[in-house]
Amino acid sequence: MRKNPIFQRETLGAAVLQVRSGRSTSRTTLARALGISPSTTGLYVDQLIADKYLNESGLNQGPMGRPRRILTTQADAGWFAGVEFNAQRIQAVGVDFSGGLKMSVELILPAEVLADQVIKSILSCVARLAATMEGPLLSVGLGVPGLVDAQAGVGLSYAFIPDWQQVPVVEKIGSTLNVPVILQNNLRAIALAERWFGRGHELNDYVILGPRSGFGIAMVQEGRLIEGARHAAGEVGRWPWQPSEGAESSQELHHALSAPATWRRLAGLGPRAKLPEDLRAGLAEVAGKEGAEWDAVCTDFARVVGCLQLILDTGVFILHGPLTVLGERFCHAITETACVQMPALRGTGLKVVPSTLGDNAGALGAASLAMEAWSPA
Amino acid sequence: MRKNPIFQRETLGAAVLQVRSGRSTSRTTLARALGISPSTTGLYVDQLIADKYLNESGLNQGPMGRPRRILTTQADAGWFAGVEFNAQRIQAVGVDFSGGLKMSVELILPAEVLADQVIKSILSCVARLAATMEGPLLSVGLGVPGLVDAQAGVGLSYAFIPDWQQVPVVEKIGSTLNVPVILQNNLRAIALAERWFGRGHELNDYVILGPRSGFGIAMVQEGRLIEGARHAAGEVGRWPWQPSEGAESSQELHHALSAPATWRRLAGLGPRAKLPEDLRAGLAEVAGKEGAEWDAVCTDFARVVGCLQLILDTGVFILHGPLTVLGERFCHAITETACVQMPALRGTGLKVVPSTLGDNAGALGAASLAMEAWSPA
DNA sequence: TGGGGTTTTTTCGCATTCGAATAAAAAGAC
DNA sequence: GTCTTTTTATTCGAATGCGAAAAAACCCCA
Repeated sequence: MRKNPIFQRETLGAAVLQVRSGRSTSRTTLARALGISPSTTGLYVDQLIADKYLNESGLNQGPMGRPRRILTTQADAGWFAGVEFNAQRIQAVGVDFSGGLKMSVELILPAEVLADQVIKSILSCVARLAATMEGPLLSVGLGVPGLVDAQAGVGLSYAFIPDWQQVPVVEKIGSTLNVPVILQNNLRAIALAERWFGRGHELNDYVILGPRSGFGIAMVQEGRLIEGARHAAGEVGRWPWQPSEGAESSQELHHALSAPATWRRLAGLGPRAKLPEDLRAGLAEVAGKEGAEWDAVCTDFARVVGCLQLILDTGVFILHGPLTVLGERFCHAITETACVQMPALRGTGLKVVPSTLGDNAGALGAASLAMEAWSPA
Repeated sequence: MRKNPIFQRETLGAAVLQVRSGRSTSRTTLARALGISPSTTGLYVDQLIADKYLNESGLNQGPMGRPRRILTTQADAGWFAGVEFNAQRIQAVGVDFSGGLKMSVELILPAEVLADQVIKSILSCVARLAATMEGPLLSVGLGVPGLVDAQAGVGLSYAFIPDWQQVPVVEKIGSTLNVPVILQNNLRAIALAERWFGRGHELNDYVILGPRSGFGIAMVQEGRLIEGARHAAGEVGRWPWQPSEGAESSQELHHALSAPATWRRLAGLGPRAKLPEDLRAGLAEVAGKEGAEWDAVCTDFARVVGCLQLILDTGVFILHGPLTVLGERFCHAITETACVQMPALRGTGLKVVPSTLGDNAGALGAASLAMEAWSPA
């Protein structure tokens, strides 16, 4: 072996990612995935094993030939924090080095919370995780609502926290915790969660549908998030929109298709009807409905999805947020309606599916950010 | 100097691209752009100069310090062919090694042409170019209509040439010419043309609007073309659409906004009105119009552009095709109307501009493909 | 039980690439 | 003019990463 080889941090990080994701389980497959030679890969793996980031866990016999020496990540090598918030609450998760979800924390924010308070609360959430998680904290991912400059590490704006303007989040959090902090818009973080914890496993192209208080989407093309020149890609909610039922005055899409609006429409209530305590529960009640309201809502969703499919050609749309309680039936209805209404969609493999991740998808996505950004010291 | 260094072809190619585009003009800037060390860059440049691909053309004195030794591409090192076609005609251009347009050729195809005939005609166009261009042909780029699998080098389908199905174009052309052949959808090729020959110079994010016989778009995000999982991204023309004037039955977008449809609407004629011999001339006549028809057309375009801006957040939309004769005024009207009708667009930097490239944009784009793909033997 | 076949892993020499220092080239200060 | 400052280019030793070949590990089949 070489005496004191100095390795490229990025390559070490990429190797760990490959192993953690399960895409590469042996030195040879890892070499192919990373695009470096088998000999070099061997050295890198040796180093990572020596540093207790990876270990060998048995053999994997292929149909023939020498069996692969299975590489796995060492779960106790440290942990990642993933934090997501909006104006109501903070959600945080602790994930071990193998990518296993170990702990989950929620914190309700007071009404009319301000930016500084949010930052403090985030730190206290991470501290709560740290009390239980074993090993050192390796990095923190943050899913931030509103406009985010991921590269600069700055939260640009968010409608529901008035002074959330140009907040240097990475600096504020990072200087306290002394670990790398990675920022991303929370919906785009969810897209990463889907890749690590959900259905996006084998997918390189998909769209996250995020109808919540508004309606945003996150797009993944060839494995990369689409951010937009000004970090504002995916603002479908602001499309002009005329709901398919009744020729009301035209408005913006989120007035018709946000989670609350969808509930009101499905429940047959007016646009000012009071929301139930628990929106998910309310939605669950109307999930089995049929009739004109149901059809109208499906038609509207189908129109959005169809239009997106025609532009982006991604094929898979993953529904997130409260509306997932409407279940497969809802998603299936959208897919069907879209193909009926827009013949051009036939044969495009269009498919809408509900996410299998729960309410903490955003936090999981943030943890994914942390994992993807980490590389050994 | 080292005796016989073996260089990476890709890196050599990337270096030439940098120099040709004018983004890197000296060894040091080139080193930064390529992400390799200055010393290695020096060796690469020496090699490229020795092989007559680059040369040094004088000095460039910065505000201080040793002046840069300006690197330029050797125009006569060879040439690239760019070919684009549709069911009506083939356009081909010859571009020298410095990216200068040297020659242009057009060939009208007979009605109801078949795939084999097209391939033959493409070869004859290239032969015509070869007769005049100096130096060896280095590679050929092809802008193909319809669905294209760029990686596989196969034309998948095209509505207006019946037997254009699964045509292994790269194989057919490449085996005859014995140079690399690169395929791409013709509208996406135009996006590259814009980068090399037009307004896309400094842009990393933009959208090409291509209203012709249909309505397609090509998208560039962070310098990369968006292809879609099934090579079908950008099919905006198949959006369901209700033109803003008159509540006609709803139809698809290209029925309202293709180049012919736009002319008919601007000229105040019905959807079956006979087209003029020369559509561009016809459009030029109505370019100065005002009134309800003009406003309606602008509103429709504004709706499309606005929706696209909200999803993609690219900022710049470049109008291509016959409608460019409507000029700045048309584009400006679209921009204005969009911002008025969709308040969310304020501050997004939305801008629609007509392309400065002419009718051979597609062929130029194909030549760009050829240039981008080339690397020394 | 031993040999051929197949795939993974490691060994080992070589050379491409890097880093740091050095040289080169010019502007501006004095 | 000479010296400092600044930026670019080159030199040169060191070492990271590669390729080819060897070794290892396992299957199958006589």
